[in-house]
Amino acid sequence: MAGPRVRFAPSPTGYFHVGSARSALFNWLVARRDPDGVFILRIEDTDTERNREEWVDGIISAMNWLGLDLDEGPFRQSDNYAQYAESIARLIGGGHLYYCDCTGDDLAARKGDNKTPGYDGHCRDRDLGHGPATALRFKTPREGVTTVHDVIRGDVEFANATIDDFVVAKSSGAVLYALANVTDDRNDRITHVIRGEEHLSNAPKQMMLWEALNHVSGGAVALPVYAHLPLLVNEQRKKLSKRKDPVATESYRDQGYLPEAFVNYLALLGWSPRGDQEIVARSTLIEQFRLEDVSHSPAFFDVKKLTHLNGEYIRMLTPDEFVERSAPWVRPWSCEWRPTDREPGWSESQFDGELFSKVAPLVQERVATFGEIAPMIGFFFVDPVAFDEPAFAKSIGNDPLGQTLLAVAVERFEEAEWSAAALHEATIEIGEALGLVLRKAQAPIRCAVTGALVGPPLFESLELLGRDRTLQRLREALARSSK
RNA sequence: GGUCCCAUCGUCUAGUGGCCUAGGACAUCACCCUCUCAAGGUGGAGGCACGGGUUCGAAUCCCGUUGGGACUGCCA
Repeated sequence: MAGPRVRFAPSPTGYFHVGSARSALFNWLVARRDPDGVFILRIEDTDTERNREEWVDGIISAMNWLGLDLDEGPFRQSDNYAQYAESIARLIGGGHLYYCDCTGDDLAARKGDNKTPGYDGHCRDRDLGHGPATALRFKTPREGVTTVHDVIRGDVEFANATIDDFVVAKSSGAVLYALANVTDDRNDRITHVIRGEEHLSNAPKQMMLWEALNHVSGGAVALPVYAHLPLLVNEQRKKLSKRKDPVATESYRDQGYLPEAFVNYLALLGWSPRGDQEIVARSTLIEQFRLEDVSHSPAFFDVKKLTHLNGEYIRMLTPDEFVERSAPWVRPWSCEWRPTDREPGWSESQFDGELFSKVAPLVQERVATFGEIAPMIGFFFVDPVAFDEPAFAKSIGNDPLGQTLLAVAVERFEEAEWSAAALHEATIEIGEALGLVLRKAQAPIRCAVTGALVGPPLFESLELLGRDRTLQRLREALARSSK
């Protein structure tokens, strides 16, 4: 028994959409679940107006990032024009196609108040030949019903009378999506067409074309089974839009989401693993995923939940893995790949790898994405420290108490044993002497040394920063305060 | 307008006629922990759109209503 042959067929007209990523994943899962499954990538680049080569690279690198490996391809439709020409020739021979010279204006004029959508069949029986401005239309059956067998939704019926004679090749000669897609699916012996729900209404047309192709090609190729995935929507419950919504998979990679977390989250959109555990390994996904279990209703792409999940994955990393994997955001100069438009805020000469390894465990449990690391630990590498002004004003400002506290801290820290525990103790005592609880006493010190009121644990940070740099910053803050 | 799809907490979902007093996760609230911020722990609030059937019994099946969405291109 041969395994399923599935394909992911994106068009390179923009960033890699998260909805596309999910389609790719679900296809991949179906292929991987069966030892004989085959996953194919086909770039649908017949629209030469809108395609750009960089988007093709984007698709491939994003899939690579997600770990969706290919069994065949990537194929490109732009390499298959001969096949499409053959499809067209055969379909013409079989009487399935006709030439049409109607312009958009013609159609609009004829339509008038008539609400009936689609092409009116004006040229269907005019028996036009090929001309300078003739498109090729498919002659759809006027009667009967086409039933789309959808694994997720069950049988969906379309009355053939409601399907108009759609264009298969432009007057320029360029083939269109419907024909190219079906020709390739049929030639590639695709068994499962898994894609977004927006394609459901294309399915009957494609089935008609497939059958027509069978009719004129001698050998019949079994129709594929369809699976239309629920749409990914935004808060307004509209299909995720390239213009308005954060849909670029690349941007999630740049922000420092882990591919395994991203894949896990994507899998949760329209599907769920058995049991109560949502964090599941890729192997579990492969094991449990079934198209039949995919839900029917649209899913909101919830960045908050994605982020939470990513935090969980980050915390599951070993400290070494954390250091290694965060490298593009921490020391991009040493990395082959680095996020675009994201600088850590320090230079190679300022950065101290050994220090970072020690600091890393302090931030690993406090960040949800790698992009959050740098702002949190910049004070370890950059002198003088960059102050968050409101924080400075609030904790130190011109307050005599704050100034006294810093002054005492300088004295105590000059003598203190330089360990987190000892500094902790010393700060408690400093606070007590001034009638301050630790919570209050640590704030000016934290601000003086780190520039902010929130950050990694203070005393561990001081220990790692070292006595000299700590004292220097306390003095600088003092000077700054009395100005 | 036409065709088609969809409908369980705010969100993602579990649920396939009795195990449902509807379970989990995110978000949210409270408390605990605590040097800040997180993380973690405990607890709370919160849902079967509505109306009819079918059935001893319905979140689950059927019909209708309402609501949302997709498509309706010589784009994919």
